[in-house]
Amino acid sequence: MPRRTDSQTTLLRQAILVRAVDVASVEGLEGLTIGRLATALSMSKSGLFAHFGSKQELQLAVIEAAAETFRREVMQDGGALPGGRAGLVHLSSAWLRYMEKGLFRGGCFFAAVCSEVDDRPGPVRDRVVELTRSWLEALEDSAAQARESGEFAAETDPAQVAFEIHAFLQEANRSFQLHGDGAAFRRAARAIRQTVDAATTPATAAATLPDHVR
Amino acid sequence: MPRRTDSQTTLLRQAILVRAVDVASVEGLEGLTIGRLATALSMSKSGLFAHFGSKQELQLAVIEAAAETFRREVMQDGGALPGGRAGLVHLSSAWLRYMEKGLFRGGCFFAAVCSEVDDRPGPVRDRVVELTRSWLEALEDSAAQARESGEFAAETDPAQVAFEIHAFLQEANRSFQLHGDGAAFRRAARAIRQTVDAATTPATAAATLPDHVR
DNA sequence: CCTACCGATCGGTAGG
DNA sequence: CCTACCGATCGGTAGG
Repeated sequence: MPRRTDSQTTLLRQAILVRAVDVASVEGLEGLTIGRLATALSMSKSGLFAHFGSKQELQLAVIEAAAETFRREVMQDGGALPGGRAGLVHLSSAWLRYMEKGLFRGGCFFAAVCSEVDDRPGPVRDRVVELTRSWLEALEDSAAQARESGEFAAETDPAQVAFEIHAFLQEANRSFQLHGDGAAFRRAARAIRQTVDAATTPATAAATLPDHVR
Repeated sequence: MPRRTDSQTTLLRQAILVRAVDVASVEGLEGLTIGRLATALSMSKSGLFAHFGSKQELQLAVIEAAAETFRREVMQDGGALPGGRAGLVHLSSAWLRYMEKGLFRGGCFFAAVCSEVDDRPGPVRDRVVELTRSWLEALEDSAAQARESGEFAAETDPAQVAFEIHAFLQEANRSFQLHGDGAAFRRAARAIRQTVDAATTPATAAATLPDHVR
């Protein structure tokens, strides 16, 4: 019965990765050692190792697992996502809610991983760069769409808006992880609202509710 | 001649720490291994080890060395620092210039270290938290002073201003380290200017030059 | 400051 | 999936 064996293998692999993402959000991708992860899963080192073939493959699999969770929780699988100004507000508040849930003990997985990989060239770094860039582009695309539809002023710089919103989200994560500052999420929401409002044209502002973010 | 021996020891210790801060900004405080650092300095492991007594003492010494550089480069040793609105602008642009200098290969030492230590309770984490908090408080104090002197509007929240400016500085560092985006420093300067301008009272705005940050 | 060493743990392999 | 093992490296120590 090879089919059943396969599905069991897949299930075990998924269970391994759930634990591995959690460990990596705390210990980092280097601190995620095969021995420690095996012990945490009550498996032998080589038994776990056989699922991935190398530490780098394990790291890449962990990154994909974290990205999938991110897409589901924040991007809603790309499903019913609004575009433009509402999309920007939606993505931001989805991210903040996602972080407040505390799915990863170490906070935002990608924040924990970025500073770790930025000096280590290779496929792991490349994948993290790609995923981070696509998240920033999602924010920038929403801002660009808002400008094109006239919600945002013509002189709005979408990349600048994305830079600012991303800065606030990351700062909320940092402040919460390092200082345990729960108010950081509210500060970020307030700052994002200011940035969005500053770009919004008067006509659009008059037509929309003032308190959309959180 | 014990005096000369002492000063030589001090000089060597400083030379070790200069190298150690550089390594730690790239590899992190855990990745800063005694063996690797010894090899980089053409010393024996135990010879280097004798200067610190434990890895944790080495990590704490590295943090103090980085903090001292930060005080010298950004805070100007607390010397001729202006307060209020000008102080805020001065601290921000000093930080951006400091980062563009590229003194640490890994970018901002404290950014690299924060996400590493935030899940590891102990004296190393405590010291990083304390130094990070005092930097944020320097920004917040300047904003509070600006409000008290009437440069900033009465309803300004100094902690919110500090949150936003710190977010922009950190995002510039992140964007530069991960994406090699040199424009990030200009984006941060522009965003900081907006935040400061938004808090500034009309009378103060009319009396000051519009392009202070960078 | 050195050589020489300790036990523990790392990523990875052999063989089943 | 396991036991048993490899060479390399870790933080740290002994003794000089």
